[in-house]
Amino acid sequence: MERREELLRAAARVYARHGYRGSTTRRIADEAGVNEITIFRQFGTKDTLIHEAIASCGPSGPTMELPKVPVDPQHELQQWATTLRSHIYASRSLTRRCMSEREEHPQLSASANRGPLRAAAELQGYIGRLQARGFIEGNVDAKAAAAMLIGTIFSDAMGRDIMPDIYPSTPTDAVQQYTTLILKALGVPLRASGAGVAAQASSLAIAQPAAPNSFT
Amino acid sequence: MERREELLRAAARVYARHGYRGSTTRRIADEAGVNEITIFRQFGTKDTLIHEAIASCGPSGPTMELPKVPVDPQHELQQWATTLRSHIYASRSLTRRCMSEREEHPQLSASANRGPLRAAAELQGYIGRLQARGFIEGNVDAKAAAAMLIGTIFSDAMGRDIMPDIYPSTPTDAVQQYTTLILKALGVPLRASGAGVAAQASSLAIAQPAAPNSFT
DNA sequence: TTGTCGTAAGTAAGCGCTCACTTGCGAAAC
DNA sequence: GTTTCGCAAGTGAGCGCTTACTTACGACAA
Repeated sequence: MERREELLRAAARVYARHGYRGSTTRRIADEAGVNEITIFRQFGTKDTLIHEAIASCGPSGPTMELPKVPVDPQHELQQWATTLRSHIYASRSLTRRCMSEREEHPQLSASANRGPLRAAAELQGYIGRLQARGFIEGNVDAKAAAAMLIGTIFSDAMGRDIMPDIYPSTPTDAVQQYTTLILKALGVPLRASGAGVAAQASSLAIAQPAAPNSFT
Repeated sequence: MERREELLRAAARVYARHGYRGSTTRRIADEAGVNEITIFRQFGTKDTLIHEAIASCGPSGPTMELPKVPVDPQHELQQWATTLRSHIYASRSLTRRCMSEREEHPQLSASANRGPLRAAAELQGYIGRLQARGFIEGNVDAKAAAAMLIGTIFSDAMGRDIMPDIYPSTPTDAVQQYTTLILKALGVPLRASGAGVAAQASSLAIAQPAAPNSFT
């Protein structure tokens, strides 16, 4: 059973680097430190190995939740957006592969999409709650705003190592500015912007436990 | 000379669909309606054919420019963003491929990045001009705001056919909402939002010629 | 007008290599 | 003694690329 796990992880790594056609059974076996024939005894086919690998080792992401009752939108959004970005960033190679090979292997991209899909739904709901609780004056399109923040974070995580010049200097800084901008766009009142983040976080650490900052 | 052009275009199409390894010389020749050996007589190598194909048929994009002197930010930005989105969308398959195969073929992605890079620089400059001309009160980070709008448009163009549920119903509608949101975030005063776009466009059509709406 | 070139293209066969996958056999561990 | 694994060898297919030969066409001198 141990070899099976090792093969799945190795297959996911090799697939992310070399794509479906480039993921030769020999390369996967070498990556796993296993004889090539073990692949066929365990999985029968290269195809089933790779599909199982993406389904199990793909971007799972522990369900990130925004609070049911918003208290400090800026702080809550920033924590959530930070972990979302780090999740997307951690599996950026795999996601890029799945997106580019969607026409040839649709099932693979379906596994990789669940993360952003859930995130978009979650954020959309949160913005709706902001509106219901009076944080937002006037009417806004929650879907467009959610698509905007998710799209920005997605683009940052996917494109920063390819085009570093167009993004703010550090990811942490970037996420903070993105969340601030989207809240301004929504008309949510903000604290004094010069204060930085530490002060806000400390004042609300009790009311809302901070999400784990799992950069990898 | 005609076959050479045909081969370049066919190679770009095949590469976008099947990637480098999947772009066999036989497939490219079939796609171009040409004998396989013509590839080697014209280009010598599969590698040079594909590199020339991406360099020449890649997302070139006629330089989209934002006005040097901003007059109607909402209208100008929306026109610009619409053509930007349609350009990115038109070559989304190729761009996805180049991004996912950047580690194995760095030169290919370099060709595909020029578009977004230029767009980001252009937008950043425009936001700076908005600030200099007094459209924006207070200090804003032009780079973060530019990254946000570009990232949103990029994500919309790249992800809409994969995850249609998370984006506003139509691309036109989406771009309008994105630009409105970013201008709100920047604190640029807007016209009455219920009025739609046509009225604004007509009032300023003389001062600033409209960008061509080149959906393909 | 005829004959002789050069050039661009097609046809067919094949080379050496890698691919996914198979078979048969022996060693070790439970 | 059954299961799990490694090892060696091999199969048919497809890969990039080459070779040898043929076909069509336009230019140009005799």
